[in-house]
Amino acid sequence: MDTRERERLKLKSDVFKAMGHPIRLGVVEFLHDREMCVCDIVDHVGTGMSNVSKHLSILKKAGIIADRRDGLKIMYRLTMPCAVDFMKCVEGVVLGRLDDQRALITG
Amino acid sequence: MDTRERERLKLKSDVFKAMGHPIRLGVVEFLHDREMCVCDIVDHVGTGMSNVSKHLSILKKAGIIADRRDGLKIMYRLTMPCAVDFMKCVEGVVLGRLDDQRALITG
DNA sequence: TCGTTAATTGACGAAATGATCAAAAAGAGA
DNA sequence: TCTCTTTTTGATCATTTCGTCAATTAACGA
Repeated sequence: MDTRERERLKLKSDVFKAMGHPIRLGVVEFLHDREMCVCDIVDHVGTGMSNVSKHLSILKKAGIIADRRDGLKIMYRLTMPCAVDFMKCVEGVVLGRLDDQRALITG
Repeated sequence: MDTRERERLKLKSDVFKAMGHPIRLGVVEFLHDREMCVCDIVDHVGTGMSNVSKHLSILKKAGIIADRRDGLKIMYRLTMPCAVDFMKCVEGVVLGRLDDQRALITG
């Protein structure tokens, strides 16, 4: 694994890292089919505006969402529709993990 | 977003989080079509054995890979083939991000 | 221009993560 | 049993991340 390969992996893993937080993943799901302002997102996730704003900037820097101004509001939208497809796959992984845990207990 | 929803998101985001590190993403790609022992993975990623072992345990706990013993060796395999499909989508995001950066410079 | 609304930024402390070293398991074979 | 090989685990420290507060920016209308 040379330097070039490591840089390539860094670029890609940043996308996963950005989605690797419950609030940020919640935002991605929330935006899957519509544009929303920061205030809507704050209402939805239920934490402080400044916290949400920082999570949004992480998603934006990763290229997962984009924004535009509309008067006083900033509207955010998903720029990565394929993320939603991948969720099905991730759900499968989560269910598999739960099965493993069940097996540990039931034997 | 109630407690139940937050727990659901936590379970899912853990999968992304596990892939959100260059070494771990490199392992996922390396295992995409074959089983490998820890020693092979160490050779491939080029860092210490104990470091690799800890990254493997994170991927395993997330349900992304699984292991089996074969004599002295522990063989790891991918349990999430859909991860490889999703890579294409992530590559698109990375390229989009690079375009944005280029636009910043060229104006 | 002033006040209001919407959002971002900076500073800070607590908590989590990552790399490295040494020590410990766990199986294979003499 | 003793030793070698392969891998995991524990301790430690530096770095990063996360959430909260206060301050700031930006646009709108009166």
